[in-house]
Amino acid sequence: MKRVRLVDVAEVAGVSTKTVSNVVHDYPHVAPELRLRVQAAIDKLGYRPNLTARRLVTGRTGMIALAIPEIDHPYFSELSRQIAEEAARRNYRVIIEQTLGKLDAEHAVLEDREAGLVDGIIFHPVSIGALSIAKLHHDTPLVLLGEGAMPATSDHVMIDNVAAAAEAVHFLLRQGRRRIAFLGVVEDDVTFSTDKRLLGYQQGLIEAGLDPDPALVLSVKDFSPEASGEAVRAALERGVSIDGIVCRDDKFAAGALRACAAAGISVPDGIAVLGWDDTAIGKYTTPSLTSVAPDKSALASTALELLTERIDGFRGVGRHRIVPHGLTIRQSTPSVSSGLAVPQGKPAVPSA
Amino acid sequence: MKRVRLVDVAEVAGVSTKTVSNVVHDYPHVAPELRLRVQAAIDKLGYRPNLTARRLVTGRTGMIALAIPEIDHPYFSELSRQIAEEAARRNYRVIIEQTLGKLDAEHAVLEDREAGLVDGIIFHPVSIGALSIAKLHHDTPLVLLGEGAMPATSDHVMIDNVAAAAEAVHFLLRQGRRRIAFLGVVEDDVTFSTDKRLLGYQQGLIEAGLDPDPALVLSVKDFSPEASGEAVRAALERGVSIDGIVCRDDKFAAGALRACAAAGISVPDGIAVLGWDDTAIGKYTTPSLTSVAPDKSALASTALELLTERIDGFRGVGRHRIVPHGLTIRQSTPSVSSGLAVPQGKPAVPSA
DNA sequence: GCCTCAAGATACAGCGCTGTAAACTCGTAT
DNA sequence: ATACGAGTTTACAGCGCTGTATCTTGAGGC
Repeated sequence: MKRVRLVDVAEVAGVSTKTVSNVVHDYPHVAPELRLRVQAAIDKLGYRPNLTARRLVTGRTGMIALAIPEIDHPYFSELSRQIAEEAARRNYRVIIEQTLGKLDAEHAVLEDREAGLVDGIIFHPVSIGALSIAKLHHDTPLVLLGEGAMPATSDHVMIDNVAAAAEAVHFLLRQGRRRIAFLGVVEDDVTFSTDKRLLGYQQGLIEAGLDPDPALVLSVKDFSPEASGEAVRAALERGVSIDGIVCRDDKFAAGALRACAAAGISVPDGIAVLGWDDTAIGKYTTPSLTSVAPDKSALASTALELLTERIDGFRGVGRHRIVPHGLTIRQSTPSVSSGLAVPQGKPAVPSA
Repeated sequence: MKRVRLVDVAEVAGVSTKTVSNVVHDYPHVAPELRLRVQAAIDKLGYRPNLTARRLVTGRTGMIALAIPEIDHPYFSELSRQIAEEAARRNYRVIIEQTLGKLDAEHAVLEDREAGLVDGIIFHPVSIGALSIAKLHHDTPLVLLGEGAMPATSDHVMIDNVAAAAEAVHFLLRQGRRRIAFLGVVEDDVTFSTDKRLLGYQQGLIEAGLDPDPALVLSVKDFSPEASGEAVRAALERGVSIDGIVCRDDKFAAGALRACAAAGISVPDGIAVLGWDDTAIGKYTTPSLTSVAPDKSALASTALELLTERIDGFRGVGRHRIVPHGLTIRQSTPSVSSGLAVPQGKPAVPSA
């Protein structure tokens, strides 16, 4: 069965193809009677426009690429959902490109690999540097996500990692914690997320008049929860005194919870643990996880706003947007009736 | 900056557009010297073929749609990853369509909404019935996933849910458990997954000469872990004796773990808990979760195999494929040195 | 030296649609 | 009665590419 085309409809309705096209697009200046006749023909034949053909002539594909390291990492799958929904709201389809953080895959994202396929790209880079991005990026509208490389030429959306980390520290300090560790610095880590969060952690301590203790910055072998748990175990074994841990992500926090349990230390009574990204992981750990919560919905809508502006012809220099973050409070930090959970007037994201 | 087209390259190289096209496609009968000249022009101009135009003429889009209920549900994000990778291997791109299990969204998936956009659809239906699928499905190649509606006319890939549930029961029985509950039947559930798993659960008990006790089939209000936990709590409060729980999914199992902990019951010593889908959730719960493990990789490759066969012209009736499953054994069931974990000679999927 | 034939290169149509500009149809103003 | 213009409808080109048919060329056979 061959696909029904515009001409087929036109023939049945006895009009020109353009009139059918006009009806399809709800062009206002079509006589009501004709519109009805054409619509009847469309329904009768079950006509559906061929989007590829439309795209060729309009130059718009109605699709955007979302390039992320891993589809099935909770943070990215949750973010993908927000982006997919926001995109759907704006009549865009999303095609997902998984880079696995590999350099060549990240290069491919920019090298017009999707030539003529997508109207724009939302890209969370990991390995690639700012210079390479600037150099490889052609003219497909691009919005960058995350704390990675950010050339001044491209649009960028992120949360204020430094402030968020400092707030997390303040949150624990307000509950009387004084020996707050940072988990963790990853060996051979090429990302900037950890740097920023570590910086904010130190800044938070200094703001409170405390002296950051290098022994409290825990180093982790790789990005697995096993490695982070091991780092906590080792620190405790070394006799490092700890009563709170700010983690660079929820996976690390999950590892920390395991290590504490194994060491017979109660969370949050003995050690308070604070995760990062507010992923679903935090709902399933025991105890459940308090976590820095990037406003993923704002992230998604801001990214799409910037991207669609570019698609619609905006040609200015790179814009950098900070979206809000909060703190989702669960059981891994002590509950307090006194102090507010979220400093600086930002609303806490409700726990799920 | 205008995009470089085939004609631009042809002009620079001093050849016809078709010759450039032939070079791009590695058509063998091109003189080496010419090939070099054309390639030089391509490189010099930075030419990238316009895929939309190519698609219009070839009729192939090189894209498939993956329609799933929720991108950020661990099972689906993990499955998506497998499918995306398998698709990439076969030079297809994946565009993800989120239905949220809603009927109208599921209808839209089939109604050639992607008309001319994708070469085929991989669809995990939830709400839509077999009849509607058969009726709405046009001629875009389609492969169905999951235990939902399955019209005989469409290809279908799934695991043997009944057998897997029976095996899960046998696994617990072999460890001496006798009061094994099923968690849970969801009120107003329109999916078939639960039915099959419940059936297998009962079958497993009967095969072992046990009489299924209706009191052990726990009913749950909705699909949240909170609701499943509540169901377990209520059962324990009613005084139902339980020493093992087979859950319809990992989320329910997570809820069950919480309820046991709250009731002061040790897992796995007091109650063994067995999840379903082997999602990442099971890595983060305490204790970690033993779970029925569909071979997601096989699921993905089988689905793509069937789909590409259809795309390549296969026109036969619907094929139904069963892919293997295993059991990922973690801490929520007792470790046994004696009995094999996985009955019927199927290999256990290694724990992550 | 001429014919044949295969390899190499090209011209051209057309995939299905939309934008542009031109054409046509009236009711109203002149 | 004629011109005008707002409102409708249409003809046609062309988006960038590839498939088909066709043409050109040069090597090899007689």
